[in-house]
Amino acid sequence: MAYRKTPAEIRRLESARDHLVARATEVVAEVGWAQASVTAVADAAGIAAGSVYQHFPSKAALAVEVFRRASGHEVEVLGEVLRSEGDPVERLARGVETFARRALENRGLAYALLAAPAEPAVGAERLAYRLRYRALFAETVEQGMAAGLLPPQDGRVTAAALTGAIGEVLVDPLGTPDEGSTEELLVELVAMALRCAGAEPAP
Amino acid sequence: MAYRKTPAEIRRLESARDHLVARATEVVAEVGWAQASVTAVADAAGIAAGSVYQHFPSKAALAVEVFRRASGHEVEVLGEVLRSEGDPVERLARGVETFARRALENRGLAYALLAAPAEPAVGAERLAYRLRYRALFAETVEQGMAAGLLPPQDGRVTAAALTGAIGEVLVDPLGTPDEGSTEELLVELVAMALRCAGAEPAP
DNA sequence: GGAAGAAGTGAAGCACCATTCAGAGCTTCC
DNA sequence: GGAAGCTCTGAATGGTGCTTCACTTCTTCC
Repeated sequence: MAYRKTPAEIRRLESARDHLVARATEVVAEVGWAQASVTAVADAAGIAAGSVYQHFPSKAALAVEVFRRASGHEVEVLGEVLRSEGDPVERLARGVETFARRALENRGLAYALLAAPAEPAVGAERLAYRLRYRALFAETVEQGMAAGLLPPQDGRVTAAALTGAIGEVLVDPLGTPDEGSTEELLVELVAMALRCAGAEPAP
Repeated sequence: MAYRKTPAEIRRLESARDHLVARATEVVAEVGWAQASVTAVADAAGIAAGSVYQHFPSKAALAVEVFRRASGHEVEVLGEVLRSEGDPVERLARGVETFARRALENRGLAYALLAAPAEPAVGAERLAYRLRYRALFAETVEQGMAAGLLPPQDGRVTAAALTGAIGEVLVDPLGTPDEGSTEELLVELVAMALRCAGAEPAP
């Protein structure tokens, strides 16, 4: 036994991996999955192409990790907002707004996560995460019905619709990515989501 | 001049091309864009791989033709229903139901057209067709507002939401493709769409 | 210092497909 | 019949990009 990883060395490797994932995420957000070749990603991270395979068994595994890290964070944030205090309708409004605002702040990443063409492994992951978004929305809609704030409906259908609707509006927000109109878009989006769930319009 | 295409020959070539597009559409609906290689498509059409290039300059051109033919038909049908007689809310309801019913009848094709990973050329085409769906819905929503049947809103946001919502619900209709629940799903979907546009609930 | 062993390199290997092309087989029309 | 010109074929070609691997560089520990 003449070599054993020292704690510092382990940390160095972990941070190298994190760095790789972070840079890969940037590349994907900028140029999309299709253009994010192993070479391009390795270059961005400042390592050789072969070194990627020190951290991941395949390109697909790296892609999945990139997707999971980014999407996992979004699910977490959405879950927190939807489960915070306030009545279900208020929480739904805040959830939609938060989700949309975050997506608009990093449009490239949002597009990559929600809609951009991707390899099958990422596609499968995307489906799984969309189901998690749906489940969160469905839960809140059900609570709204239980509280008598929303009319009878299939919460799962409404939740799927909200997920799809938000994605569609964000992915191509009315053609021009006009900076000034972001706030208006958010207002319209939240209003649409509340109507979609059947909330009473504000007096 | 010792050879000139006879009308019958021209017809034969055209029908060979149609046949190729039709079979390619089936292949895409069954296995998706990624698996629809030139060889697979040519095999399905009963011709050699090289013969595909008698009809199309590239695989991408064939893919685009497949997409256009299928989507064009859907846009046409949706447009007809949305512009038929009746008040805007009724037409919206019929439009959503028709669109959804047709998609559910050929789920594989619907998935390919609406959501499946595809090469860039098809992706661009998809975006264009989604914008056409949106435009049709937006037009009807505007009419509903003008008629005082729908509350003030940005019709383009609502239209985008409807397109996304329907796509999302159809692409993964609540996990299980349960045959029996199709009608219920359609009812829920139409109800959701009407709420989304802000139509008064039926008394 | 030096042996043992890991991480890092990047050019070569390899698989996968779209695309080409030289030749075979048809169709047209004199 | 036969020349001219087309369609069709399918194996060979070529490009792209993931993955491997022999080698170099770095780290650990006696």
